[in-house]
Amino acid sequence: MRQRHNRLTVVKELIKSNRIDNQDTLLEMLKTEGYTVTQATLSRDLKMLKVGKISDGWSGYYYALPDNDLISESEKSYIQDVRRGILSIEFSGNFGVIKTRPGHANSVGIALDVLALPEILGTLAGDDTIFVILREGMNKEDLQDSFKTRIPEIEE
Amino acid sequence: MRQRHNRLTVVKELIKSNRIDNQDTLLEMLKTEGYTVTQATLSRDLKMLKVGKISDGWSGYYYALPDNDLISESEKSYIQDVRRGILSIEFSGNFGVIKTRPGHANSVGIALDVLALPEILGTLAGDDTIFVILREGMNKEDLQDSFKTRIPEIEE
DNA sequence: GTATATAACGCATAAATATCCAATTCGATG
DNA sequence: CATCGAATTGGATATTTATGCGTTATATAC
Repeated sequence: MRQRHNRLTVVKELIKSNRIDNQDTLLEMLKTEGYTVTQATLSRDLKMLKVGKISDGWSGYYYALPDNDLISESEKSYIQDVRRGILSIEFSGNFGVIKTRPGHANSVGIALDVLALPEILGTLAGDDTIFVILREGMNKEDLQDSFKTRIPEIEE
Repeated sequence: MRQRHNRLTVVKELIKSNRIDNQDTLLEMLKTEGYTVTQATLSRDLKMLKVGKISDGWSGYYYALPDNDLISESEKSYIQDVRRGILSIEFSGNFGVIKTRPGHANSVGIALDVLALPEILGTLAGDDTIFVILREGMNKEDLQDSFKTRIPEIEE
């Protein structure tokens, strides 16, 4: 019986990456993913996930996750950018220098901007190097803490 | 008969300033505003306004205007660009040629790109002429329909 | 183990929404 | 003025979504 939680995750994923406009088609997709339930259950799932149905701008409507969910999802992708690109961070005073894999400085820089870490005043990205200017009153340790919580699984 | 436009404005206003979660209550409110229509008509109105139904975060769902109703202000200015510049459209197969007032092709082309009509695959603007490539499966009539709804008060 | 509570679910059905079709009106054109 | 076409609407109905209720599995307490 206890398959609800997993199913919810799958439903969320399906909604995020497909244009779905009714529960029956979603039901089908769920079936191919191995979850066979009824429309009644799915209706309850959607309510639980706070899924909305919004206009595509011209012809019809489709399901969409609430804004908060989307933001945190896109945030995940930025975190991935950081993980993928970053090589090291070193500090000098209230400046930091991040080394990245060649060509990755830009995507990492953008990701850091988007994540809006409170310790960072601004960034300047070249090709494989990013300048980080710390905000007044912040230091190396503050930023490293922030990194550890916001971008797990990175060692410096 | 011609009360649609006014009614749409009222519907929009009602949705913006109330928490409404089904068409029947909206129907009631409309009646007190002096518009007596059926649910069928209201359903069409909502689709036309691109109204969505989204979660309130806990218990239920309510109607909401699309986000880009905010953007629609800037959109209005693009629509103005089109109105100001366009002279004629003619088609040949799945290509269209738009003639504009001299020097206006660019602003009209940009506007068309921003408006993102689903029928248009791409545009190429000169000085007073724009090439329009229709998307596969779309035709002259589709685009003209879209024009009529998105950019009212233009005759071809 | 047995009784009791609860969560998760399906079935049937209610409620809500969308659409097909025909009727009416308004405008343009001959 | 007659006619044609497009727009708008209502009535009936189809489609889509939500929910009341009973059932079963799982957990908790005795």
